[in-house]
Amino acid sequence: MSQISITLPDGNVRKYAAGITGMDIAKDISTSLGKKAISCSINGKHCDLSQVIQSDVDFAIFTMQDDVQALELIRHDCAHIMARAVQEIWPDVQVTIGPVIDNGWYYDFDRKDPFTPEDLSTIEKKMREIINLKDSVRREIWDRERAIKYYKDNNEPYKVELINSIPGNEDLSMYWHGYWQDLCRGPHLVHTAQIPSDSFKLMSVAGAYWRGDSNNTMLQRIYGVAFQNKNDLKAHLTMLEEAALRDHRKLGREMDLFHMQEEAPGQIFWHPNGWRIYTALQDYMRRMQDKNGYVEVNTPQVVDRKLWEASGHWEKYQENMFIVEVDEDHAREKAINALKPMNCPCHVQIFNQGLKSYRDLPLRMAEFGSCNRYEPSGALHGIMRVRGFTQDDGHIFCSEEQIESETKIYIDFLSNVYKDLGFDDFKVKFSDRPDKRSGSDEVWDKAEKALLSATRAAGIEPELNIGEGAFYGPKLEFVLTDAIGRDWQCGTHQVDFVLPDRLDASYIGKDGDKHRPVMLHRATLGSFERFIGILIESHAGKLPFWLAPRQVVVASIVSDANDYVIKKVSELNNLGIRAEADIRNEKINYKVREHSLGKVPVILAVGAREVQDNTVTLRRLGQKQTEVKQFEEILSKLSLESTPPDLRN
RNA sequence: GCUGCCGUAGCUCAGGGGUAGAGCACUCCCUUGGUAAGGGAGAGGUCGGAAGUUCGAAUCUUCUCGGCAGCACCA
Repeated sequence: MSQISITLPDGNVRKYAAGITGMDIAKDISTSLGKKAISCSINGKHCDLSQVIQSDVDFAIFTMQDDVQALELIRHDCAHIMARAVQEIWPDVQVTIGPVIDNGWYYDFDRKDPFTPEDLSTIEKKMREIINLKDSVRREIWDRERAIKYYKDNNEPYKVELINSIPGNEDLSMYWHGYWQDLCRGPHLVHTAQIPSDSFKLMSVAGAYWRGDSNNTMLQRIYGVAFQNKNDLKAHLTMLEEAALRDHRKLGREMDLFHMQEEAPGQIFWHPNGWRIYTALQDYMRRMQDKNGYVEVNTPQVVDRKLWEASGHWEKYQENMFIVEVDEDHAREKAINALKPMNCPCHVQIFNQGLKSYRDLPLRMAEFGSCNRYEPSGALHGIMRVRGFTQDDGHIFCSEEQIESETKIYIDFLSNVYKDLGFDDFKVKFSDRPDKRSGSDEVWDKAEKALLSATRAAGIEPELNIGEGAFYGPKLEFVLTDAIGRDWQCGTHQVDFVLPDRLDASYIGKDGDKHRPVMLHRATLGSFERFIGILIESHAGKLPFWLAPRQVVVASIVSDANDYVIKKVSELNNLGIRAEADIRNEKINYKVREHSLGKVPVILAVGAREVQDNTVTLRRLGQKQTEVKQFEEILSKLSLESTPPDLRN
């Protein structure tokens, strides 16, 4: 038998007979390592310890101390154990897939009756029993026919379908957890008891379509979370509880920012406090766009179907549009209009007024465009996903040669805005052609290439998002995260060769001929509504001073100070500071508590002494200590703080 | 849109086939009090909506609207 060299991470080389397994090596290194080992790496690939090694390799052993590998295995094995538990309790349930996800795993089942919360505890209990059996995990390679026959015999049609969709004639790996087995790539733990039985929890059940396709059966998905130890699980659950406190829907109510009601699902009633945030943000964006060479426009809400037919929206986007039929007495036919779901076709109409020259390009056109989209009911989510919203929309009409420089300029612009708003880090995704699209493949090739290379030129390597582009062009998505880690697309930048063509936009080039401009669709915040939702959650309601709806409350301690309070509030207001008086007949403790809960960043308390000395006692949100200051000093200080970031210095 | 769960006073929530209950908020009175709830009194829901079962429904059934989680869809 031939000798092979096993190179360990520290550079040591050990010689073994070919055909040795990872576990053999672990045990050979030390008995304790043999016990602690959970998996290994063979030439950088994460493998089972049972993996047989036939040639020289780089090799490493993983234990529970290796976070990345340990968590992956724990979660993956949990998925299998859960599926086994479910089938032990309900033998007629069919299993499908069960991957590892952030913090845990899920497994999709086909079962007639819904899983109840009580079922989840039953399953958890059964899982612990299985873990305690300390069943070893075994890997077997099966050929396709055997696997298909096995699953057919066991009445598992989903698995058969899965196998049939695995390309090529590659062999399939089967993993056995005791007597129970599942088709799986692996790797897995050595035995079930390596899962810490007190560090996982089944979280929820929800419907999920088989293979993610809404034409397919809806399965039942059980989500679980799992960690290396009890404390990590506890920390995760605590984090979730704290995240719930930052939910913009909860804070929106508590801070009296907005409300929504049945009569207008997916639309927002902005209260005075919320509208202050909105307008402060809009004022900021308007200044930023002005400074960056945009011209601001405004376009109609209700537009005849003819324009939507021309733009392609009628064909590709109709199910998302609010259709308005107008049946006027004298009209020969019913007029069919739609509320605009996007601003782009209207912007082209403005571009098309009068002849444009290459000298007019790039033309950066912006609109705080109010849009309405009939979003599926299940998609609505607080103010983050609504049916009526306003985009900080813009379209850059330019030549093909200008795509790259305009993209670069825009990415810089967006980065500055995000930075000003406290988001230094954001994800960038590149979405290419969707199935449902306008324009030829040739045009799409050109658009995708242009956008991607421009993005790279701006120093960004985006994540790829296959098939997620808009129907008229590929897009760059700038993604921010909410309190519980859900991703939301906010900014976007899209290259479009299709719409200018469909709507016959043109400019006269240097050569005197007509040319098609390219349109770059771009939105920075995305929608004010969604962005404000993200802002609220990321700050837990404690918005930066310049965005806080109520920046200052001046509160009297004794009623003799009321006149002074009112006078000071008006002096603050005169400097543009959003200040309110609280001269209610309540104790200062009560007022402090209430305005603290209301997330007011500064409370100025005024009693007899302050009136006497023309001072105020300042208390900042979240701080216990107070400081007595001359009012003039406070005035200039707060005036500075209330200055938006683009107006400082 | 799909699956599941939920819908009781402004808010958070209890109750549950015989015509609703708590805390906070609100109103009034007393209190003028120094930095996260001072005290007292009072008013306020017909239980998301519709239909049905029943002598009787907020409580059971069906439909419908809305919300939540996930899926699908997407700023």
